[in-house]
Amino acid sequence: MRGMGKQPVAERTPTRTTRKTRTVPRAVKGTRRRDQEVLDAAAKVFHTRGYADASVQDIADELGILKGSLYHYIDSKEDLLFRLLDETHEEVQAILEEVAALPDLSPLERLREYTRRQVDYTSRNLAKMAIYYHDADQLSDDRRRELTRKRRVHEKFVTDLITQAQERGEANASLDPKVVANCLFGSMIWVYRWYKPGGKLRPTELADTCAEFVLRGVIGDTASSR
Amino acid sequence: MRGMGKQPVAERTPTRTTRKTRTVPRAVKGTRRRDQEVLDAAAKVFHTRGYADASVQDIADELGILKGSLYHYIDSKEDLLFRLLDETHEEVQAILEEVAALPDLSPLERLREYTRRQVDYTSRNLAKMAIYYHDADQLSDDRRRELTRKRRVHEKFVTDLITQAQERGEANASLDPKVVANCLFGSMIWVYRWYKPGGKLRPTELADTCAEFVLRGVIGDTASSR
Amino acid sequence: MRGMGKQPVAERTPTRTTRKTRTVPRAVKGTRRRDQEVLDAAAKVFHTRGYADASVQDIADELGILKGSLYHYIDSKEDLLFRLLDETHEEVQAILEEVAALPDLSPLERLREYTRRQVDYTSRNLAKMAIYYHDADQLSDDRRRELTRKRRVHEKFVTDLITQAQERGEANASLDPKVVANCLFGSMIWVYRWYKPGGKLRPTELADTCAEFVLRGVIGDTASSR
Amino acid sequence: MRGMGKQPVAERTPTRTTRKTRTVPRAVKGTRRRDQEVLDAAAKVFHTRGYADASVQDIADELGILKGSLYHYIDSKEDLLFRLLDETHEEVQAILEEVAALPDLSPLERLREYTRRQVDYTSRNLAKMAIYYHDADQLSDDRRRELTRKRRVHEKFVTDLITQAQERGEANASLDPKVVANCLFGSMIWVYRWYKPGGKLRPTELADTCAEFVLRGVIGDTASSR
DNA sequence: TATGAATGAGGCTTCATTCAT
DNA sequence: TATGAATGAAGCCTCATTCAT
Repeated sequence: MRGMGKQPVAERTPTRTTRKTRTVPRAVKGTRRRDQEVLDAAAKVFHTRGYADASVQDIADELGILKGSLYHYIDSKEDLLFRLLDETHEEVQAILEEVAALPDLSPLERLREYTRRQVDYTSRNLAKMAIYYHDADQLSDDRRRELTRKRRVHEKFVTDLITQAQERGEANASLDPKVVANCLFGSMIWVYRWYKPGGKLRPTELADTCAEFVLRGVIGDTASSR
Repeated sequence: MRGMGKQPVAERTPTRTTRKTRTVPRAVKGTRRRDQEVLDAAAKVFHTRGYADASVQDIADELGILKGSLYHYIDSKEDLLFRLLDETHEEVQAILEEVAALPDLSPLERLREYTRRQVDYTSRNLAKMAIYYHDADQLSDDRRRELTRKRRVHEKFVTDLITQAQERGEANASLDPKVVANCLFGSMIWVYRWYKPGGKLRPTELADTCAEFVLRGVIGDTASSR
Repeated sequence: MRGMGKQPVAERTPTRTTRKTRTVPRAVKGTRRRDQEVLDAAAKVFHTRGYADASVQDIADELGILKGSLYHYIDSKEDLLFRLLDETHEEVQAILEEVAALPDLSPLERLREYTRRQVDYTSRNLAKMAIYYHDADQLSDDRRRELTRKRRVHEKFVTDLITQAQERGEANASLDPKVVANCLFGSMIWVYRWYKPGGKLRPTELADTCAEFVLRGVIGDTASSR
Repeated sequence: MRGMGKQPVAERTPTRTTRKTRTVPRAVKGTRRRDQEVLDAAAKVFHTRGYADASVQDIADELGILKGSLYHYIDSKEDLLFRLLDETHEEVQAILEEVAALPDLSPLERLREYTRRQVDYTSRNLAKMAIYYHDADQLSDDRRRELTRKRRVHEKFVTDLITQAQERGEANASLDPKVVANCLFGSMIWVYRWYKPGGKLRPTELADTCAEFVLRGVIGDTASSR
């Protein structure tokens, strides 16, 4: 953002300068809709080409406007990435909070529910999740660090549940909870790399199977070890 | 070779056959010492910054030579990526073949061994594996397709073993083998994203735990399904 | 547009349709004013330094813009060459067609008229013709082949007229029409190599003399052959 | 020639440093032969790709040696061009001198002989002549100017003969001798652009026809002038 | 808001040339 | 002589961003 003072960022609550009709402010909804179109176009393009390889021109093309015009909606390319990742994070975070709020679940049942919902979300939001996991490290240092910090909440959430299950004797306590958590994340997240929507496999079944898989992994079994 | 102590010259006969000949693309086996240094430097840089974001300059800097000089060893930046991915694939493929050749193993035991060795390899070759899984889609179309085709062998290997285990009654047959295989891959591959070498967690333990995790996932358990 | 007075804006509707769209190569007719300036600058530079030796920087300098800005108007350096050659070919082709359409001319008279007009055109468009004859072989293979194919029309046109004149007994039939045609072309084309505009020799006289010269050559004379 | 003192140029009379057998100096002939091979390779490459587009690597490839090794025979790429052009000029000049020395020829007969021999030479030395006429302007300023000056001798030779023929009443004096000379050169030189050796058309016939053509052009004819 | 021309930095690649062995 | 690694300059092109209209 060369030679450009940090402007009052208009992202979510857009400052609008009335021009033609000074008396009739246009519905904020219109602006918000356009903003969302921009994000969606960016998600599609970043997913297809990768953030680093995608150009601002690509996104403008996707929207059917000119590159210069796009800068009415964004501050910079990285700003777009940030907003996308932020939006995704919010939604993923919401899932965690919903699951955390469910009453009367055992740690394992809560883990199953968490995995199920995350996989379901991922399989319905492939582009966004692909960017979330593939391109987050291209944020500016500050923002990247912050996002990493926010993600830790998920790690802690899962690791804690595993630990609790082990303490309750419901899971094999000989397995390192952190490693197990990462295995769980791997199975859960990897979906964005191989799932193709539109086929026979429905998001719900996929979510069930993945949850089943990781749950068995978490539980472990001394008997099975050879 | 600016600022780089002359290293013990010995290893092999330094006969180098020209690569940059207009007509001969990438022939002649026998990658020599310097070639390997170049590959290593590239692996490091691509891992750190991502292929798309890394510049040829970065790699030259890493080697302590000028950008232009690097082109003695490579045809293009993408050529470097390809060679890296190719090398990695060979090694990963070798693991599969070793495991396939082990005598007298049940499908599940073979899966455990495959996972164990892959995780072990990954945790000892983080940079290369990170590039292998993160940047392969930035190859030229032809090369990307070929690599994708080669990777399918692994999918088939794992899926077949899962199917066999299910047929033998050693694994829960109600789970879709393809989904299960991808869950396995997820846990196994994801290691490149979170494992930090040099800590307490040794590659061997990690490999054991991951293998244990995915094996339990593959086996599944009707009783456990809620 | 550094150091370049704002020129009288009028001419045409400055509607410019993007050219640099990733998908639309070089569509949309209606080269506008600035496009023509670019072509003219390129013609000047290519003529002066030769296509291979000229740099994009040279052309940008000629226009008073930055190198990068030039790419608003062109796709590549070779694209510029192509457009220049294409434009030239169109104009040269138009001459052929005009001459072919003239009614009631004998083959020889038609040849004279063709030569006269081509020489006249050449002497008034030295830069373009120099590029046309000097640098066409630096086009990409496809484009070069197409241009070569188009040029053949001229060869056939001239050779046919020569043959007709010979059949009518108006030209010495003992001379190979193809060789004669090439001699004619040589005299006619070579003008771009030696004619200096601004001197005493006017394009019209030059054209007359050249036409006279080649016509006598075509006619030949048995008596004169030693 | 960066940071390299002008060395005693060894082109024609090669300074040799005896190395192995101090007593038996190798035949100078061997060195000369190698020099000629280098020139020939350069001629081939420059003809095929054009001087500006050809690389030193191309020439080394053609010779089957490495680029670095080539610099044992040349001072620079431009040096190669110069030697080639110089050699060509010598040979072309020799033709002029031979023709000038022929006794008892009328101006027209001398012109015919000059043209005939030049065309014959051109058709047998296409590569060298193509470079001579196509790439001479890429010499360094000094050398280019000198070559241009040398070429003027030919212009004067031909123009003088034309003038003499006109004064004798053997050629149409209403045509500007300089223009006529250039027409003659055009037909004569153009051969390098269209003649394909190995076909039916033999150099001798070609030379005869071209000479016939230009002679008729030089003679002109009042009757024919419309 | 939209346009599109212009910027300027940076990226990939080529290449003539040098030089130690 | 031959090699081949290295240099350093230059060339083509892309692209995020700005800005006047």
